[in-house]
Amino acid sequence: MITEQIKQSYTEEQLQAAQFAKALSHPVRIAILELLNNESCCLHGDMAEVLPVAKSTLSQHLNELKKVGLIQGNIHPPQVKYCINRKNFMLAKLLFNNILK
Amino acid sequence: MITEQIKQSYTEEQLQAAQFAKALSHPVRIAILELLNNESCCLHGDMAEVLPVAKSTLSQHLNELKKVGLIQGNIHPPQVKYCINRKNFMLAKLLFNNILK
DNA sequence: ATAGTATTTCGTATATTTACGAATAAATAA
DNA sequence: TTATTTATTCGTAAATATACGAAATACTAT
Repeated sequence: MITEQIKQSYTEEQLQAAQFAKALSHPVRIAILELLNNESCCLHGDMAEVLPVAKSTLSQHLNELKKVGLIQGNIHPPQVKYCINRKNFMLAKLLFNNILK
Repeated sequence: MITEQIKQSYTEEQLQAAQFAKALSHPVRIAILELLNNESCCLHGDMAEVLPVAKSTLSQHLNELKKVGLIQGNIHPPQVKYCINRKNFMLAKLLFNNILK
């Protein structure tokens, strides 16, 4: 007789929500999103002057946000202008609101 | 002449939001919150049967959620019943909605 | 007291995250 | 071409997260 439960894996929504949450899980990344949301777009250099991390560290954090699609970078050589990706920004909001309802 | 910018630290809200986000940054913790939200309360043992992690690992994840105040555990020896902490649940929702507006 | 049940803590291994400065790349300006 | 500016990647160190089984805890029932 089989009594063991089949252990569920995770739904796509759970995985996606966790991924977005991970992107928000460091205060500097929250600060980046707030800057971009207020100023609409920002140069890497301008953010580096305000945020309390080294430029190379900032690049890493920007990359985390880019990886999950919350922001995008547009190159204006030699500068890079970052903006929020509204579509995924809204998707993240929706997923969180579904979980925290 | 002083030209260096004073680098800001983080606001309490940014730190708090990042902390909640970190708590949500693993799919099993998302799954736990969904279970508790649907069933109102769950025993550790019942969750351990459904979720794809060992019991000891589940305890660790429950502890992460407890630490940031998203859930609370009530002891009914020898079992432990976990419930959502509505106050902080709503606070997390509010903080995320402020960031993702 | 002893045994049984449910959960947590401990010990530990591995992977990931975070941080920084140095080096590199990529474009423009001199 | 060479220098300048801006941003990213590399190398690396330290901290944190994740996972599991074994052992410990804490209570109940016999």
